[in-house]
Amino acid sequence: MPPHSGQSVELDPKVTPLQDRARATYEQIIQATGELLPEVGIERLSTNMIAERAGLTPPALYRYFPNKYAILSEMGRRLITAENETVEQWLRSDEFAIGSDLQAEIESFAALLDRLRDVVLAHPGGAWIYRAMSAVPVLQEMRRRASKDFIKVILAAVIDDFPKIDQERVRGAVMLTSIVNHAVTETMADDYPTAELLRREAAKMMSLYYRDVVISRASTASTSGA
Amino acid sequence: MPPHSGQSVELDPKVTPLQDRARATYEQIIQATGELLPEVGIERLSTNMIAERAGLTPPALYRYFPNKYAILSEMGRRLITAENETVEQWLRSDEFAIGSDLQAEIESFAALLDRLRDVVLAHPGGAWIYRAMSAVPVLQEMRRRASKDFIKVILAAVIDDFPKIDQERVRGAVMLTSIVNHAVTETMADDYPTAELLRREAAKMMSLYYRDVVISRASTASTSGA
DNA sequence: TGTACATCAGTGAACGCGCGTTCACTGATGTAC
DNA sequence: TGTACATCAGTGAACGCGCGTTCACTGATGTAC
Repeated sequence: MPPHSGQSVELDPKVTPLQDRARATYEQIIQATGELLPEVGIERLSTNMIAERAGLTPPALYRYFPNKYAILSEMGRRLITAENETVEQWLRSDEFAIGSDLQAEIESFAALLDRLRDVVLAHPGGAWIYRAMSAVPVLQEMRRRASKDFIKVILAAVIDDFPKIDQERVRGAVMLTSIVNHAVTETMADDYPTAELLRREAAKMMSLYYRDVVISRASTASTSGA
Repeated sequence: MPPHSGQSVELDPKVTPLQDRARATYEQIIQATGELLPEVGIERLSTNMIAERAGLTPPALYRYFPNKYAILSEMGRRLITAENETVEQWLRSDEFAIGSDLQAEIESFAALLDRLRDVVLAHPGGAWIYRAMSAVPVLQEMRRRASKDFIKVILAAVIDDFPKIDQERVRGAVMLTSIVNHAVTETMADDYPTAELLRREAAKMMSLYYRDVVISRASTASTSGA
């Protein structure tokens, strides 16, 4: 039975696999879940079905996960971690070019979107993990916490690079960028025909926007002088 | 049982309510579904539960809807229709100010976001209808079709207003704006504390972006000269 | 290196439950004369 | 305006099914001497 709203759902793994065989089983469960998500969606997904696809009997699955939400939670955790690392690397890399000329900035954001899309595609279930995290109450909570924490980190990094910047505005900007990046990456991940067009326009949009954010040091010109 | 991917799920209403009592029942079903969505999520939602909340027995519900997806589909259809009308009205209204000065443009986009948020909040289930449409395979298809059709309409309107514009680019812009509007509206609809900040920044982002799109008539300056 | 034992990993069979759904029905509403 | 009838609206009871989950178990792997 799916979890009730107020009701607490155990998300932590039960037993951590110790032997090689067990670690392989653990990964097979995640792999199977990732394969099934695009095939049947979140709702129809069941522990019985996952076990079958993974070549196991249900009790074997219950050895490692208390329920399907724990599996999705682990998959979400991995995806979020990988994304966060990607963004942090991008911020520190040569590709990061906010503050230089516009074309370089656009390339910079386009590169970030590419990397994020690759990260999503590299994870079993891909964009479906996002959908699960936004549609299942228990997973929502986890995602919000992670997102909040990550925004803090990025915020600190940006303020470090641009010390005179309008901090409250940057907070909004980072939140907004995070939302846009996720929405665009999700669309790119399973909408191939228009992915390229979308990537380019999104990169332009973010570049033009950050030009404005960067010059918004404590009420100068820009959009802030309303 | 949730619908299988390839499997066809009947989404059309069965009997259209004729008498007042029946129309009230129909609306109660939708209202009940809207109340339950934020409480229990999409997965735990069941026809039995909806019927109970609506003060009915299950067979009464089955008189009008073949399954819960038909209910969500109808709710999605209503929300999408209302949103589309909102955007079309905005395009034709005095509030629409793309092409004028930047501050007016920002106000224009902010007003659109406000209206879209109001539309979402006015519908039972609010942002949960989005989540259902993005997480449930059968509903996804419906949403994509609707989105595709709507983008065509908007595209035609924009090209009408700015005949010399780069059409392919506008297509990307309209798609991107649609994605951003939805993502931001969804966040605003259930994330009150930061809603105001987000609204302002999103409006700025879109304004700055559209400045660039509008001047992109067949390879002029702007970002297109890469 | 071989064997005995402890622990880890996975199975077969079974269960109770709520879900989706249908049936033959009773009651409510509208309408013709 | 009243009554008889047709259609519409909703109910009570029941069903089969797959899901989540547990139990006592067999088999696999690792380890101590």
